[in-house]
Amino acid sequence: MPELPEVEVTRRGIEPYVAGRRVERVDVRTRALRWPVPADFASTLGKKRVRKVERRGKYLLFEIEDGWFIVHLGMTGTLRVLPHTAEPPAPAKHDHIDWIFDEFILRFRDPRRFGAVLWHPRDAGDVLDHPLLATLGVEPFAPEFTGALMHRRTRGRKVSVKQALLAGDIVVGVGNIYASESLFRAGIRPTTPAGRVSLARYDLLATAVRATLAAAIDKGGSTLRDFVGSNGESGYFQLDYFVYDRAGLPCRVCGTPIKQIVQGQRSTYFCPHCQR
DNA sequence: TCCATCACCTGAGCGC
DNA sequence: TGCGCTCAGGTGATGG
Repeated sequence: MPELPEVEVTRRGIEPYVAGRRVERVDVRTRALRWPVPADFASTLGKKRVRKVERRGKYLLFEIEDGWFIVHLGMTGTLRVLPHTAEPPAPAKHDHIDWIFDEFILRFRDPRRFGAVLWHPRDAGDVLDHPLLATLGVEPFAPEFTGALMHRRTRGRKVSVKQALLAGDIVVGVGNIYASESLFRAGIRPTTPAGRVSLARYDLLATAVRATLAAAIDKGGSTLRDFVGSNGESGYFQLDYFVYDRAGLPCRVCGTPIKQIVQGQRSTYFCPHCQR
């Protein structure tokens, strides 16, 4: 389930292959993703050269001459680089799109089809003005992401601090796993109303979010069920979880059993002793 | 404006 | 072994 670290690991794995290379052909086998893949997607991209691959939140932005194609991995999406030989690997059931380059194939697989592949032409403005990107919060590694920002943006809000972190309108890229992990590192109980968390504790949380995401990127992301990086290898960050998916197991710090609750129809894990 | 809930989707895991 | 149920979760849409 790709969150920001998995998307960033994917971007880093893909960019050396695709940057500066020309898309020879695009095979769209499934248009019915979260939003329909544009009908003319293949013809629009054919013979175009990819300039670079950037990331905004959990969106991957592939810049070509006259626009960007945008990829969101959703819950189960992966982008893999495969060799383009005389007999390339046959697409499997959930392999929806191939970008075929001269020496390799970039293949999008997404069993649950929560992902998206979209097109944003340059004459429609900068890609960051795309409706899906324009309302996103700040990047967690940007200097604008501070405890003061979180503190200011949550005054008067009754929603829990965990749900405020997940919402994506303050800071992007923190999904369910890393929200639980970051709150543990900051010592903040996930159920605390966002509007009642002090500035000092938001400073801790901002530091914890950055540290958690950076550690996950270093380890190649997490591998829960479906995620593998662009080379098909698994990440290892799940071995370092303090609380996520550890209900009933002893806290790695104090030994108290980890609790699991549901917030906003999502599982939350926390240590009732370390997080107050 | 804020918040909760729903919908989308399929595979894994579990009980029977 | 096979069937049916529940759960997992990112995020836009909807309604209170």
